Amino acid sequence: MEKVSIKNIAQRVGVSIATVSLVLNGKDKKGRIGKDVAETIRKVAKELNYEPNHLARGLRMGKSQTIGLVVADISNPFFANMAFHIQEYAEQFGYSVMITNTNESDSKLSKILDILLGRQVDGLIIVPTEHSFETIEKLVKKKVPLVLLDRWFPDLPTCHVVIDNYQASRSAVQHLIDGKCKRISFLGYHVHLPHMLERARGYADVMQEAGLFDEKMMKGINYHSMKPDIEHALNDLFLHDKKQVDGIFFANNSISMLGIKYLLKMGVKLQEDVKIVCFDKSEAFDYMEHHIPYILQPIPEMGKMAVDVLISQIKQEIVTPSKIELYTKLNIE
Amino acid sequence: MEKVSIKNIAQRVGVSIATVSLVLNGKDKKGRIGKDVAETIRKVAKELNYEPNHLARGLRMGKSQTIGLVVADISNPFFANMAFHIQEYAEQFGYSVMITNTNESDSKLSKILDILLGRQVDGLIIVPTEHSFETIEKLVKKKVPLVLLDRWFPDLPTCHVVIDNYQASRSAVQHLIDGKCKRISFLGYHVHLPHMLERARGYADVMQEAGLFDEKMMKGINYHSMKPDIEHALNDLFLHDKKQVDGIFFANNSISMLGIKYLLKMGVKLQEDVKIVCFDKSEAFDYMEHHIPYILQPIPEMGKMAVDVLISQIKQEIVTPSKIELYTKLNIE
DNA sequence: CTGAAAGCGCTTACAG
DNA sequence: CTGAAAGCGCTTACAG
Repeated sequence: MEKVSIKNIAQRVGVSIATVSLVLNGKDKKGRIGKDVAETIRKVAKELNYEPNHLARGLRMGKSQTIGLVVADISNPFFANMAFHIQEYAEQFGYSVMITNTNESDSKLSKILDILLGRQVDGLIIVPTEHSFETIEKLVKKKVPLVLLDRWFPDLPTCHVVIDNYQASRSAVQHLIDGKCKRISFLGYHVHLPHMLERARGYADVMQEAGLFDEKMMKGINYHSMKPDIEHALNDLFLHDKKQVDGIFFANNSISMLGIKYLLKMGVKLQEDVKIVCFDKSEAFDYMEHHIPYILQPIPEMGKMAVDVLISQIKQEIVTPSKIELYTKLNIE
Repeated sequence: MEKVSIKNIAQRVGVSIATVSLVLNGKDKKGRIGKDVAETIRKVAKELNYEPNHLARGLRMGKSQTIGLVVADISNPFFANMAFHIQEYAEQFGYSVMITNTNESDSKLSKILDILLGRQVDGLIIVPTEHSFETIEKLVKKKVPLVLLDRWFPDLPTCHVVIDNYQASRSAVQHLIDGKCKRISFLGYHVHLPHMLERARGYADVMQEAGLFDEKMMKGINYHSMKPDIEHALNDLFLHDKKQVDGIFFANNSISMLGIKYLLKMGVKLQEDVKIVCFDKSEAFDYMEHHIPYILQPIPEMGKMAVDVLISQIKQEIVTPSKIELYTKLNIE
């Protein structure tokens, strides 16, 4: 695959490469280059099917017009959707997006970051994993344009685009209480990431206020042993009889789906034996017998905000840390 | 974000940049560079947290170690999974992957291709859209390393990794016939892409052989008006009474999901009133009352094959067109 | 209105 | 065993 460069065009037209560059970048306006010359240059460029070499341009200009996106798992619909919107939106500003996965591993995260930085991305949108505080901190110190997504670190001065986890959680639990549930369980990740802690806090506060709190009803799930942990937790809850629990709040989409699957397998009748509320919508909800209430995150908006904030950082070359919190909606019909 | 280059290291160590480059690329073996010098270079590189600039390296070496992946829609689980595996696998060979979407639009495809080529990808893995024959043909003529995925053009000498669409379709329809279905409908995309034509042919042949063929039972769906088309087709089939149709083969995952949703809405009892078979697994199947038989595509293997074939093309700098057909499995319990 | 030249960060013959 | 130099394809002062 032979490539055509600015030099080829220059030779063909009989002009210097500088002139070609100027014309092709639209910098021939202010009476610089002769109209006819510009015209032929453009014509020849089209003829030869010239496509500028971004590697060279990036090297010269010190920016690659590329954004690195780091999510936990692209095969999770939540992140796949996010990636989709980020990419579509970033493209409008002339940025390409490199999408990468960490699988919730902090060592994978720092490896990916090296690759992305080596590829001279102009900025990063990151869904940080647990234990990645130091890794992210390093980026902050390096002043890499950066926005955290979905999760963040309270002690790190970053830009982050997140949702109102606490309120979202409150409304979910309140919905169960309104539905006459008394023994409500919380299944969430057992991590020290604030988005999950906030969800737990929302649950705990509402339960306390209603005089229903019981610490034993809070179940922590490990990402890397999700299935057994969830089954164990549910077995626990249903140990003696179903009256031990009459409501469950699944605080994340993966936990929701595995949890529901196991409940069905146990023969538990959803919304009859036990009412449930989930975080995030799943396509599967449309095919279930009973309606599943869920917390809807504004995925497209989150993606767009992240891109907007990142690009403004890149442009301004300064970083004003800010938390951008978007609102969720409890979908109950 | 100041970056550290080979030059910084060279100055610090008091040696030429050539030496640094040699050492950092592991080309100091054959008694070239002094052990102690190499040692300090490596030490300093680590200290300064040196990360090579891939733009510069790519420009110089004429390859970017990047693969462009073009799928129809990253938010479709089939492609998301594919992307996931392609990325994981390509990384093992030191390649990064740029994932992009066409939304089944041929004009979007050619725009994306320009961007990707401008970014000097070393090769492309493409899920071609309809009407993209000329676009792909251009790439072939340019001798861009390329492998088509999932779909292909019989008249274009390319490498493509696909499945046995005809056989897959046959087995699905045969399964319905074995289940005593007589009036079996086929819902597939109304496109001229061979993967879909093959699926239609598989259906038609089996039906003919069983003496059950009726052209009116074949329904074409347009990608850009999927929902209404599917509803229209199903309304048609169920116009007078349910006896008009007793089996449906949904020839693609999106059609399956929308089709099932509408059937449920119509109050049709799956596998009782009408038996169905789908192309591709959906997470939602796990939550449905009845088991849904489906054709399972070997997604990870397809992704790996595509990467293997592409990399071998890149390395050898020649293209031997080949069709790689992988086998599917009808999952019926 | 246009061209020659420097330089972005690398790698790789070539010379010593 | 090591360095000086060229060059990948661009952009951008600078000079004319």
